Amino acid sequence: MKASQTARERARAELAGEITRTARRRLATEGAAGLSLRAVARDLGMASSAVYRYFPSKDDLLTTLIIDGYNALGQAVEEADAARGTADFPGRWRAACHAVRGWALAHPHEYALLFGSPVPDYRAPRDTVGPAARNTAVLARIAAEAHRAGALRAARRPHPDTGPLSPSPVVRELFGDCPEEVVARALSAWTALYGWVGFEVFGQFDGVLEGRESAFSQHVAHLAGLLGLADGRAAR
Amino acid sequence: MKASQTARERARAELAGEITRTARRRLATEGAAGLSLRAVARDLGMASSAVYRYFPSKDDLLTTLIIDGYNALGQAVEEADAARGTADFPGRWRAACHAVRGWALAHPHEYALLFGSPVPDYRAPRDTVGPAARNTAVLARIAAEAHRAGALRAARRPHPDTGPLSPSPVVRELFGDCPEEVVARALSAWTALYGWVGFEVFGQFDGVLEGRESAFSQHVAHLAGLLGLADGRAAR
DNA sequence: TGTACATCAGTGAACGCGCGTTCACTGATGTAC
DNA sequence: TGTACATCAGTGAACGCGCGTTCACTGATGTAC
Repeated sequence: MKASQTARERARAELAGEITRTARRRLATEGAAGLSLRAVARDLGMASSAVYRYFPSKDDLLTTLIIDGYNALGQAVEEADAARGTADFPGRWRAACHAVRGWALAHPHEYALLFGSPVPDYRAPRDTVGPAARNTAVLARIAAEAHRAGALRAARRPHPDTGPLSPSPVVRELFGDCPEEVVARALSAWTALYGWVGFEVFGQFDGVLEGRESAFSQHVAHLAGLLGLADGRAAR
Repeated sequence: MKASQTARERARAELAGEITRTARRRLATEGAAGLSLRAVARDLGMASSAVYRYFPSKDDLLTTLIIDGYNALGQAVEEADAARGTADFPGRWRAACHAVRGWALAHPHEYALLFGSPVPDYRAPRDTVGPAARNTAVLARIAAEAHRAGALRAARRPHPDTGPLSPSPVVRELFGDCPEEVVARALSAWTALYGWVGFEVFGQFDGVLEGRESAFSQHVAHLAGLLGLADGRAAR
């Protein structure tokens, strides 16, 4: 019968979800290094070999966690962006940046998995690149749309004489007809955003800087200025 | 006899050095996760227990590697800075940034150890903070000296209304009497520099951006602009 | 509705591996008289 | 210079641990007639 088939399938999907959920919880508490199939199975009260009915290897489980992580981050950033008026580019930029930081601080170990030191002997399969691009695409879109709306000063600045950029076709497409200077500055702001967040999550600020929330707001304002987004804060 | 005592001591110091050198080589090839006392002992052709005559635990060996790493990076940045004329602030900034990137790309696993995901269950002892500050101190010094020389536009920009910074006393001392805006912008540029380098070392640019050398130069120019350093490149 | 068979989830034992750390020991190197 | 003793580097076996993965198995669930 069709219904009973789907019943079994549903049970299967549910347990698969339970496994990834348990793995994610372990990841959150122990970090990527403490994540093992045996530990996950133990948490679920099942034999470690049973997990192999659902994931052919540990790397596949890891891939699932990575994809889920990118999607969660991407969704958070997309929602923060969408909550602002389309034409409020400084507000969108601020919201997106704070969404990245907020998600990272709420999920430090997941952030480390996505943006920290590469996991040894792990090669990310193709399936990760789509979700991985989501959060970045939001930032790129804000810059590109601001440019198209004439709200960016960046394009008017002289291009430095360091040679042309070579972004991938995917990146080029994100930015459409934006001049290279806009792409370059967006790239700078992008890395600068994650540089701050990474430092904060990985503890580089410990004993160096307190009051990070407001310091981050200043950072974001600086980056808006770098992009050429007039946001009424750090604009000259 | 005094001479023979020092002979034994010298042999001891030499083997200790051999151990850290071997460990660093393993770190370079296998990464921090592949670093084990047993592997190091194996590489040296000695019993794993013998290593304990030199390092009371694996963490102590790791601490030595971390301190050495910070010192190597710090020295590279200091030398790059010192090679420029004291008053050539844009040149010093550029040199320091490229030194950070160059060292990181030459020692990716060591960079990961210093700036990547924290090693689980490892607590850095006090001895690391001095060496850890060296590379950052150079960047701070460039900004502070440029300010004192009147070569920074940053100080004249209006301060955003996000609340005051709370840098640690060490940081305050590095910047002397610089206004808060200078400190804030230096902080932004600092994190932005390492954000780029981290992305490059950890592979976030793979399939996204080629020609990274010149793209990085543009990034550095953008950051100089953010700092308010007129460098004749990205200045408006 | 009932029976024979196929599918498949989950078990438990095992393989083989590498790890950090301890400990009683053997020799060689250095010290005191 | 020679001897008795102390120091200390290095050994090898062992403890106890956790890991990823495989495999033959037991039952339960679903399927075909």
